[in-house]
Amino acid sequence: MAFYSDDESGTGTASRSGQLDDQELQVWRGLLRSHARLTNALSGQLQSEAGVSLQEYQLLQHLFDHPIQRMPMSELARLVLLTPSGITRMVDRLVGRNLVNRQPVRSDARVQHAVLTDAGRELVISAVDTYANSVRRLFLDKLGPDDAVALSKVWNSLDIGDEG
Amino acid sequence: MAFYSDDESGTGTASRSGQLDDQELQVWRGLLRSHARLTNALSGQLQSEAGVSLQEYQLLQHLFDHPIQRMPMSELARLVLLTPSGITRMVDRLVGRNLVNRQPVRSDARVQHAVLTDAGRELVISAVDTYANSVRRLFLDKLGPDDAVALSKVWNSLDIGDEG
DNA sequence: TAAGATTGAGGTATCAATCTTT
DNA sequence: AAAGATTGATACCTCAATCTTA
Repeated sequence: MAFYSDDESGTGTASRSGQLDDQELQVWRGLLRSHARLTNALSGQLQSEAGVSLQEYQLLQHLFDHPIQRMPMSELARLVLLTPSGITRMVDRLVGRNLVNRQPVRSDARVQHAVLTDAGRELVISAVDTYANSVRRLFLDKLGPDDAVALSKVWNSLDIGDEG
Repeated sequence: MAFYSDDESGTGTASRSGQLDDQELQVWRGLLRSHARLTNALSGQLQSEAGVSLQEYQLLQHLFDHPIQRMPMSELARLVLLTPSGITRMVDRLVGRNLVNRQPVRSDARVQHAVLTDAGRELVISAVDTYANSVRRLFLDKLGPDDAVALSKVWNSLDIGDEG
């Protein structure tokens, strides 16, 4: 499908094969550039105000948001977008700083829960406003009225094709 | 500005302060998730079909696209979104694989140009279709008719606030 | 056998310090 | 003094292999 070239339909730079054209590059490289800038800025903010990286903060916040504030390593891996070994090492670091503990699970001895410590909970509580404000100031506040909805739809359609 | 809370205007979960609400999280985490999936998939493609990572490929392509196929290290750093030392090391690796050479610049002895070798040029030529096709298949083809324009606008507004 | 988690080995990035040239 | 590039030290992540339990 999509194998008839409607190059001549009047759009000028239609380009369905070959190198990416200028507009395609803008869309694709813009994603890379914006992601890099946002995560760098945000990680710097969190590092200086709470002493954790963006990904460490996200791990802590996912634990914080969970009803019982604990979660299997494998689920954290999925949420924080790291491999299992990456999570093992991140949790190692957080345990070393007393922000998280490990706890075996009665029902399945293969599983380890990462559990938020009091200090970890306090860190999230004290950093959550910084985090929300930074995400808004650097990103969300710059979106037009319809952009948020449009972006949500885009992320969603990318997710869907992921399995198909 | 934007300091009157129109919380009561009827939107339900308006939320101009405090934690990010569900819609805000969808937009923000969607960016992180989509970026991670796209770059992982693309890097895997390039690695298996051309033996280079996504960022290495981008460095090579930026050189390829340049009129004289050479460029100062500092400019590459800007384009590939790495620090100067990151670029030094990436070029080290590419030199080791004979895809790039270093060349001093007559007009300013502080500057080194990275120059595409014949092998580097051939790599780009042979990988450019894989790259374009993958970016389209994984990303651009999944966008609706207006999404590309909307995304370009979003990236642009994020860029602008960067200096202000 | 498979799932969950960890470990060893290795790759790639950063920061801070340094060297050279401007 | 500042700019461009590099280096040493270090941090963090992944892959493949391993261990334990299901």
